[in-house]
Amino acid sequence: MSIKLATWNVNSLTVRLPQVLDWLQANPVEVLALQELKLTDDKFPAAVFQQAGYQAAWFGQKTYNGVALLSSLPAQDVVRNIPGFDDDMARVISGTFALGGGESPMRVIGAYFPNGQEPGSDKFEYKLAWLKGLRDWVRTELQQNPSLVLMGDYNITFDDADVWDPEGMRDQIHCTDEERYQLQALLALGLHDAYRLFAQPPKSYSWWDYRDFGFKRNRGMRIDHILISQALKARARACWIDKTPRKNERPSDHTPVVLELEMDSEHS
DNA sequence: ATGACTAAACCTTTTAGA
Repeated sequence: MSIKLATWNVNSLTVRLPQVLDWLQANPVEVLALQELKLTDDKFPAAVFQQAGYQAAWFGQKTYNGVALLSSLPAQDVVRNIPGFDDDMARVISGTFALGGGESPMRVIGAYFPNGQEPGSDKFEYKLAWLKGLRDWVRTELQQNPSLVLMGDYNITFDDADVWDPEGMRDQIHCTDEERYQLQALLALGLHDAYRLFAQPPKSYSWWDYRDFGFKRNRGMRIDHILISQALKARARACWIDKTPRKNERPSDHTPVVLELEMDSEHS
């Protein structure tokens, strides 16, 4: 018995809705976190997802950002953005799911981390401040929720293994020491990079530039991550990147990352 | 290479993404 959770930056839900529905049909999951909806709340296709068998909680905004949680069970205690961190952008949505039989309920945070644009820019400073705000909040969330998942588009690589051209990207956005330090500081709260808990193919990425045949040449980066708490690490069975949707017509530049957890109902 | 693609909006041009 197992459950699956996934994250996918769809780069416009309006454009990608048919692809999301197709993917869910082929890949049923208990929770799917979406980023970059790029639509306002009134445009969110909740009824369409309902028809497909998924509950939804969403947090949109015009043109940019926007996040959602699709789920087989309804989310409880939904929170939008980071309590204690003032932000006029819709980047975070969290909910609690009564998954796992007798296990504690699962707190799932879906997040679209700031891009940062360029080291030294105002947007980079915002990214660092946002990361600090997130960390302070996740610390308290972990104290209250032993089973916690933090997944989404991090816009940060862990190390050179996550980058197709480490030399060319040295100290560039997504690859700076400051960003990677912040990512390690998240791990230091007691979180684990689910993807690296398992053997993975070399040159595995979750994003490829639209330009210059980036996907075809596998010129990408691994910037979409699923971080899990200690309690969930013990139940993790597999984690993979599903490149299939990146081969679609009009694809998102990101592709889904999936986590499989064992549901140990016998220990309830 | 101040490039390339894609998406959205103040839409034939700009902003942002990563």
